[in-house]
Amino acid sequence: MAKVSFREQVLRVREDAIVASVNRLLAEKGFDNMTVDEVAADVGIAKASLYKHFSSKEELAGAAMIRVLEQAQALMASLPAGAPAVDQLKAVARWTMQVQLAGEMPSLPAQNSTLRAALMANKPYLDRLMEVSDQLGAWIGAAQTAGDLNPRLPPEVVLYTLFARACDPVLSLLKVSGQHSDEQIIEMLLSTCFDGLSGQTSTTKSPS
Amino acid sequence: MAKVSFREQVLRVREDAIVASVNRLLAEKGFDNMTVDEVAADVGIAKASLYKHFSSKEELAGAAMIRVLEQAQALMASLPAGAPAVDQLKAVARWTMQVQLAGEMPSLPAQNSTLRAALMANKPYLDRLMEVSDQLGAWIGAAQTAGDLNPRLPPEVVLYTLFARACDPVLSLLKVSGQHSDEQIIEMLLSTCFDGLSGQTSTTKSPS
DNA sequence: GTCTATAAATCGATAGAC
DNA sequence: GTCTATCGATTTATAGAC
Repeated sequence: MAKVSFREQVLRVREDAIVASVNRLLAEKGFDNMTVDEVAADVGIAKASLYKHFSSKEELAGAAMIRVLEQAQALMASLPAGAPAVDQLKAVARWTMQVQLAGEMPSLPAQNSTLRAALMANKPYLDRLMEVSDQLGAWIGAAQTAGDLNPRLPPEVVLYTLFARACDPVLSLLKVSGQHSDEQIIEMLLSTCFDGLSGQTSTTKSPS
Repeated sequence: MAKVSFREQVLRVREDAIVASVNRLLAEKGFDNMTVDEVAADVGIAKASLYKHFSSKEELAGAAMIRVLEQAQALMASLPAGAPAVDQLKAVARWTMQVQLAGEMPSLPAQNSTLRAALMANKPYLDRLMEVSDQLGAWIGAAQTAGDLNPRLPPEVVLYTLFARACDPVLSLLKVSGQHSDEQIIEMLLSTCFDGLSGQTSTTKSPS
């Protein structure tokens, strides 16, 4: 029998609530404009109590990133194993856009150096990031071999592009314009991502 | 004879130096992590003197955005008028990527509400933004009519996508990886932007 | 572990002399 | 207009009682 006591489970539930709040606030305001006071108020505890669970604001962001990476891993594991690799990649891209439209994709500024340093020293985060990258990398290679992805593109470029589409500002711009449904937005951006603005090849329709 | 005195010209040169510093610092650290103290130190004047020229940090950012929009207008005006519209769009996209790789593309977080409010009240900025959007919109429509851009995409989506590629994090990710030259990075991202990750249509090579 | 209260540092913006 | 000096507000993080 495991040593997971009742008290530890309560602790775990509370920390999950904290990370969920951080995740939502990061998506809404970004790392720089999110304050620890807001997080504490949103969870409903005192700020000093928050710091008993997480030792810094950067660690809060790291925990939120670990959360989404684990959700991504769960999604990837749930995909049908036999499908073409390019379809797996599209499914992941679609999921990241859904998360973003739902206001649950944490956005971390690439320019904040203290945050970057903290994340690069966060081993649990780096481990998840590596695992997700490896799985995506395998699919990218397979899709290029199958001729479904441009084989002249370095896999690195494809990987970075997919990550970048998970926080593409185009999504929120189109959402606030209010002229398209969430599903329409996602399908259009999937089309521009895989088939480009020129769009000679179609993912959903045959040329007829 | 104009009333532009020597003193006004000195003032203008100094403000140009301020905006150039702001532009570089915005590209390097982003709006939230750029401090007015840094700007003053970079220009070599006291912070109080800076505030005699620009009344707030948001106005500094607006001036930097006006600067790049005017540079974009100058580039667009210099393009050969007879070329296909899609080539004009690619030329603009290429230029924005060059600016970004040169570390001179200011990056403004979309989530900072006070900054957004200030920009939306900044008429000179909005005017330039509208002019640039109109010129790009005309080219987008022409390229769609010519069959060089996917006609099923709303022009709005194409416009937003082009703006977003001007601050695409993929560029800096690839640059720090150090495996490709600036020219290679730009050509690859132009390819993924217009032809997609699938890349069945080629902009630079015939299928052969 | 949770709280109140506060330390310590940063930053945008201004006062006032020259 | 430029400077030095400082205000006032915000924010990360901690001290110490319970």
